[in-house]
Amino acid sequence: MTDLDPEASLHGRLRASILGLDLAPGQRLSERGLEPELGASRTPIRAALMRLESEGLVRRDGRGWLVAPIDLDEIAQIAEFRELVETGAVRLALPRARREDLLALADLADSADETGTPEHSLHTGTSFHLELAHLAENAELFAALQGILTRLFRTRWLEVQSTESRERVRREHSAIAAALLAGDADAAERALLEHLRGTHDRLALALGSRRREFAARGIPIDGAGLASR
Amino acid sequence: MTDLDPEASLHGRLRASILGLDLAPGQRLSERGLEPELGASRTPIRAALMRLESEGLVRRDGRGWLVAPIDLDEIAQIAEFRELVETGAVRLALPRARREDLLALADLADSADETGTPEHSLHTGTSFHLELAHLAENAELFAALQGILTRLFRTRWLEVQSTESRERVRREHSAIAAALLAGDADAAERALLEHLRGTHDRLALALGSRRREFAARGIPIDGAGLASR
DNA sequence: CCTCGCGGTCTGGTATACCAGTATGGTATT
DNA sequence: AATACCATACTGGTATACCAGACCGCGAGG
Repeated sequence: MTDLDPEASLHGRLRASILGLDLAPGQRLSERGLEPELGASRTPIRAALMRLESEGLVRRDGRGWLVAPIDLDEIAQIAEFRELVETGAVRLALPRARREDLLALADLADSADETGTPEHSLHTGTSFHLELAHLAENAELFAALQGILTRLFRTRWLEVQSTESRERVRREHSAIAAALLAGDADAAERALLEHLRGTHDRLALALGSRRREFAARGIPIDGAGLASR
Repeated sequence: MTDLDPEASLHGRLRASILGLDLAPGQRLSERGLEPELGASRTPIRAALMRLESEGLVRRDGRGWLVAPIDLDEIAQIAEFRELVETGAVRLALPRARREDLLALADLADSADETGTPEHSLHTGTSFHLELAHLAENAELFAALQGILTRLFRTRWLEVQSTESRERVRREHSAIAAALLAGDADAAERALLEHLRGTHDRLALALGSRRREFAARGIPIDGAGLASR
């Protein structure tokens, strides 16, 4: 998100490896071990790790680093915080956004074609939420949502695996945009919450029940995961 | 906040220098220039700067580093985002907090003695808001507020300069705690918003009008600062 | 056979030397 | 006197060598 070409910087490459699950959640990383793979020396690798740490994608583990584990309890907390941030975005955006901005947002929501790839759907969905936050014209809120979406990225791909869920997301995004266009803040907030909660509940359910399957693929999933509210 | 003794780590020392305005906002920093003052080599200094960058206390300026300037527009945005976060904290904390936790919070609010030092009042106030956020039992929300308060720290000291404002803050904190104890979420949210908005408006007014005075002390203040909402 | 201890090999942390790009100031030339 | 150019002294970026502490395994002794 910072670099146009993810291959450009060490940080971008490591980030892509983590978000793409090429580096398994919970896996330990060593600065020297990454040297040959990244073709760089420890100094820039350390810088990249520190930056990824501040993004929540990597953690310090006593002596050593580890790819941020996927923890259902943590995801539930992030999702809860996200509700706060995004409903705030809706309330702030409505009086501030120009009609043409809202129309563009609606176009963006509709542009998520269910025939597209999961990656495309994920990207469009991310853009929709970020664009909505952008309309709130508050840089802090925008940055907060950006961080949230980054940290949820590795699990969000699950929700766009089936064409049905992609279509459902598209429909819910459109409903949010439509309520905003109608100037109905309450309806927009309701539609948003329905979207976020439904998405999160399905996600938590899928992650929790398929824990063994993921573990077999080298992706441990921590936390209790009784995540519905 | 990270280290018990701010003098312990390079990061803590630099942080204290910035928050204490020993390093003027907007001042350029060079890694090598900090070496003699901090008695360390570039590597750990760079690490500290990168960490401070992620906290928003330091910025990159092309080639080079900059102590984060004080910008009224930015402060207004942070304050707006803070309203979102803290009202969310109130709504989440109320059903989750035990009565004894709320009593402790009320004690904390009342413990801000107007005869104390400004530093003590500032510290108590910080603790009050953080403790309130803690009761929401959401680590993301807590971390967000922690970052917000850090970034507002350099200007928040203004609001505790006079004994009247210290007393006002104490009273408003007590009112928030009382509403929480009464289980009245709406009243608590109203009291909180009144507190935050009043504080911010007085702050923006003071900062805006005394811009020249601060400039004479080497503290430039950017932004338009028509900050009331 | 079990246990205690020591040594090798990891880890990140630090200091430092070198690189390349840039901004600046002084000087020489017109 | 003004301007253009070049030398120099910065900047952060990188690679690397060395340090101290921790962990693990192996071997010796009980």
